[in-house]
Amino acid sequence: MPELPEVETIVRDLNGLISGLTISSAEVVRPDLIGGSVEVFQEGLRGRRIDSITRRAKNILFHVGDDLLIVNLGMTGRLMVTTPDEEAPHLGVRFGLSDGSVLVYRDIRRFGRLELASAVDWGKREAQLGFEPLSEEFTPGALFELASRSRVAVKTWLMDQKRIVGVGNIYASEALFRARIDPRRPANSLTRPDSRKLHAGIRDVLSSAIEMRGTTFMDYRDAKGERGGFKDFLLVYDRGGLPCTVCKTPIVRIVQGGRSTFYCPKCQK
DNA sequence: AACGCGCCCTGTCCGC
DNA sequence: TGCGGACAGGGCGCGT
Repeated sequence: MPELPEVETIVRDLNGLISGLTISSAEVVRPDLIGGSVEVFQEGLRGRRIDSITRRAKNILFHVGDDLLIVNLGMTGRLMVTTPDEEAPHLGVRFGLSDGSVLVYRDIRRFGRLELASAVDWGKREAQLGFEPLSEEFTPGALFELASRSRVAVKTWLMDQKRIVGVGNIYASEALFRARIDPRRPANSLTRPDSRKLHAGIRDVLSSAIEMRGTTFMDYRDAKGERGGFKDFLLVYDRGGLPCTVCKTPIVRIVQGGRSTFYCPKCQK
């Protein structure tokens, strides 16, 4: 469900809403959502102050002293600030906060994960993650070097979090359309000009989507329960059979690695 | 090591 | 109306 723009939107909201508050209680309703011991999770979070909330890849990081509460939303996870009496279908975890508000984690499919980890443990996992696509270190040259080492189809390659993080199924198709690159091409077939275009395509689509507070199809909501507005700006995703916005050729849907890919057969080479 | 696949789970939609 | 199958924004663990 949520890719970088959706997670970034939630993180920015949460910082304004609850950073500086203390967690008065952590109640796990669905134990299968918790990485590690549920006991340790609940006890370890009680009384901890939320110093700040940041994002790394598609993970939401609550900094509580030297530890981190790591939340990955999976496909249908939602993290929202509500009031104690508000209904919360598919409730997974409920955090009571020091100002009387409640932070709820809800998840229909329960592919999400919440975990309390030490900074050291998180550091080890963090090292396995690739470039933040909006960071200074992520350059067209870096993209070219990485791509040259893989023969996987470039669309599937883009979604691998070990190389570049934050790009999921929607924005992979969208970035490749903006770069005019055929999603079926092996990653190592990209030329330096291709890499430059793809680098720009990734950055453009992610930053535009952040400005619109993400893409909502069904389940995604921000920390206040609001929908994202980028769906109306998607150029290929979920537009199979509809005319390409550039050349009117019908957009094609294919399956790669078990996931839908959308592209324009005329514009993308 | 890199890669492809199945699987985790619930809900919705579409065709018969 | 009811039912079976396909599909949905992610990520892990398996076998090759």
